[in-house]
Amino acid sequence: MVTINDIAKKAKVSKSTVSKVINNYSGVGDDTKEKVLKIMKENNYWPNSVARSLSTKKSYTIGIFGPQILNNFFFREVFEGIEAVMGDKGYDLLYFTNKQWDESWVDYSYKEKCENRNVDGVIMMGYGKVNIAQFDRLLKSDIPSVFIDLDLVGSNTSYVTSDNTGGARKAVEYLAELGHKKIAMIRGLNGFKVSTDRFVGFQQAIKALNLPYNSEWMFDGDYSMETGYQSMKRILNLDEKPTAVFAEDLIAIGAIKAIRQAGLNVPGDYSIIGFDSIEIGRHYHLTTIAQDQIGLGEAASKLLLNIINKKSFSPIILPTRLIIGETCRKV
Amino acid sequence: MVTINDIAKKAKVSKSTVSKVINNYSGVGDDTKEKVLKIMKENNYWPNSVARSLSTKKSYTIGIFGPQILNNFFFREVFEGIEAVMGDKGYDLLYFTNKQWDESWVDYSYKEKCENRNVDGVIMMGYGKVNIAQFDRLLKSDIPSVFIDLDLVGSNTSYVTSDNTGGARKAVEYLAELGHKKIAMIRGLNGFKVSTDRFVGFQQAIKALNLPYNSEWMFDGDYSMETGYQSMKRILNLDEKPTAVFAEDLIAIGAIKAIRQAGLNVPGDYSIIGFDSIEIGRHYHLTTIAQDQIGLGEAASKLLLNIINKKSFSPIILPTRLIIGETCRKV
DNA sequence: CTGTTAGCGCGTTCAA
DNA sequence: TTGAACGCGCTAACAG
Repeated sequence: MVTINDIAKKAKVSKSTVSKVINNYSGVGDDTKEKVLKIMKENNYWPNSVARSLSTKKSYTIGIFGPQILNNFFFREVFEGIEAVMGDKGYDLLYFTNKQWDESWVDYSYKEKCENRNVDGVIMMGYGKVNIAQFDRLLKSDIPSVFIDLDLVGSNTSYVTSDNTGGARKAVEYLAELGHKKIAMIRGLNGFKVSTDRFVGFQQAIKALNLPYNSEWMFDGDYSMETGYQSMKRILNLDEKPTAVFAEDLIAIGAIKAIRQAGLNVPGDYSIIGFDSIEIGRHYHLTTIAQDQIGLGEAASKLLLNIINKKSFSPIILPTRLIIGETCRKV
Repeated sequence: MVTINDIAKKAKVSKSTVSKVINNYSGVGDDTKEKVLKIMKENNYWPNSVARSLSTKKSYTIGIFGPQILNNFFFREVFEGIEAVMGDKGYDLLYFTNKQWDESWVDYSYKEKCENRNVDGVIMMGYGKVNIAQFDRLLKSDIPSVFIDLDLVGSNTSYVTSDNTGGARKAVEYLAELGHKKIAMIRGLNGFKVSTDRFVGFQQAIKALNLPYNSEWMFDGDYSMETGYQSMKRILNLDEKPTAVFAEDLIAIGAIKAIRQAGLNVPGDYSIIGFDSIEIGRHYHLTTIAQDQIGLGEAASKLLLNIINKKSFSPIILPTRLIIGETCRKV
C-alpha cells in the first residue's frame, strides 16, 4: 500500500505538505502542488480512510442496524434509497451483523458498536417498541441517528415513516366508496408503530364513516403470509362475515390464498386491500396503499446528513397513495 | 468515548497492560487482570476497531461490491447467507456504494477501495465477463477476494457458483421425460457466466437426447420479466412452435404473462421451467431448477475466510435441484 | 509480570 | 510557503 510518506519522499516534500494538497488547503505553492498531484496520480495513491478517521473522527461511513433488513422485501427497497443518497455523498455503508451481543466483559450496545467503528451516523430499521429500552444509551450519546418507522427523537435523533394512519383511513374510505360496510382488518406485529398507526387510522375511518365495528373481524399476528392465511380461514368460518379485508400486502396475499383454497374468489366473494406495495403484491394485482420505500431510504439519508452536518432537522412523514389493482370490487 | 488510556489510568496500570488483557495475552498477573477487567466493564469500554485496524492491519470487516446487489431478489438471499457466516465470526460488512469512481487524480479502483478501508477481504457479486478487466489490479494484489458466479482465480482469489450447466441439463431432461421434444430457451444477459453455462448445458442435453435444435427457439435479453414477455410473444407467432420453454425465473414469469395474455394457459398450452427459485417464482407455482442462494453466500464466506486465514481453498460449485411446481405437464 | 517506546497513516498546530 | 513535532487509540517489541 502506498502511503502519504511514500508520496512525500518521491516528491521530496514533507508529508504535511502532501496532506495539504490532499485536502486542497491553501498555503501550498502552485508548482509543488502540481508536482505532488502528479506523483499521487502516478502511484495510484489514495489516503487511507482508517488512518484519516482516527485523527479526524470522521469516517464517511454510515452504520446500518436492523434485525430483519435483508430478509425482508420491504427493507430491501429502503436500502436502495439509502445507497443512492449516501453513495452520492461519498459515504459507504457498514452493515452491522448480528453477532453475539453480550461479550465477556461489557454490556455491549448500539452506542458502543458505533463508536467502535467510528461511524458518522447510523440508520436503524426494523425495530419496534419492544426494543426502545435498548436505544437508551444511543439516544443519550452524540451519535447522529435516524430511525425508520419508530418515532424516536432527541438532540441527535429523528425518524422517518409513512403516513400510516392516513393510509389506513384511505383504505377504508376506498372500500366504503365501493359500498363495503363490513370490513375486517388483519394486523401485523402488535409492538410495531406501523401496525398501531394503521389500526388507529382504520378505527378513525370506521367511526367517521359510521361503519360497524366488530371485534370478531380484528386479527393480529406477524407480518407473514401465514398470518393472513390462518386469519382468513377463521373469517370464512364466522357467522357474520365481512365483505372486505384490509391487511398488509404479505398478509393480504395469505388471505387471498385461503379464499381461493376455499373455492371462492377475489374480488368476487371478498375484496382485499393491502398496505405497502411490495413487489410481490403486484404479481397478484393487489389493490393496495403504497408507501414509497425508496423514498423512505432517501429521506432517512437526507435527514441523517442534516443531523451530521448540524443543520436543522425534524421527523419526516411521507404520504401514501392508493394503487387500484384487481382485488376490490363494488358491492 | 472511553479509551484504553482512561482504563489504564483508572486501573493505575500502563495501557500496554490493558492491551494485553484485552487481547487475552499471557503475562498478566491474575489480580491485575481482574482489576482491569472490572474497570473495563464498569466503563462500558470496548477497544476502538479503527485504531486497532490501523496498527494490526486487520479490521474484521468484509467488503462487498456489486452493482446490483440490493435491487435484485437473488442477491438479497445471497447476502443473507453472507451475513450469517460472517456475523458469526465477528465480521461486519462494508457495502461499498457506487459513487463516482474517477476521482480527480487517480484511477481509483476496487483494490484501492479495499486498501482504503482496510477490509480483510472482499466478496464480489453481480459482475460479468465484461467487467473482468477492471479486476486486474485487485487480482494481482494480496487482498483476499471471492467472486460469486464469475470464475476468477488467483493466489488470493477464488469463486463460488452453482452447477449451472448441470442444472440446465436437468431442466431439459425433465422436459424430455414429460415427452417434450421442441424446447425453447430464453437466456438472460449474454456476458454473464451463468447464462453461458446454462446455454451450454441446454445444448449438451439437447444433443444427448437427440432433440431438435432450432435457432428460432433461442432468445436472449436481460434478466427481466420484460425479456420473457417479449420473447414469448415472438414464440407465439412462430410457424413451428416449441411446446416448452426454459428460462430463468423472472424471465419465465414474463413468458407466462404473455401466454396468459394470449388467452392460452400454462401448462396446458406450454410447459415452462425456470432457473433460480427466487421467492416470486413460488407464487406462480413455477417448476424450476433451484439454486441454493443462501448456500452460495455461506460458501463464499467460508471460502473467503479460508483465504484470509491462509488455509487451502479452491472454487466451490454448488449442486442444483429440480423443484416440481405446476407449470409443466406431460405431452 | 509490568511499563517504556515506537509506530500504524494521517491531520493539525506552530515555528521557521 | 514549508516542515517538524505531536496526537488520534491501539498493538508490539523490548527492557526492566
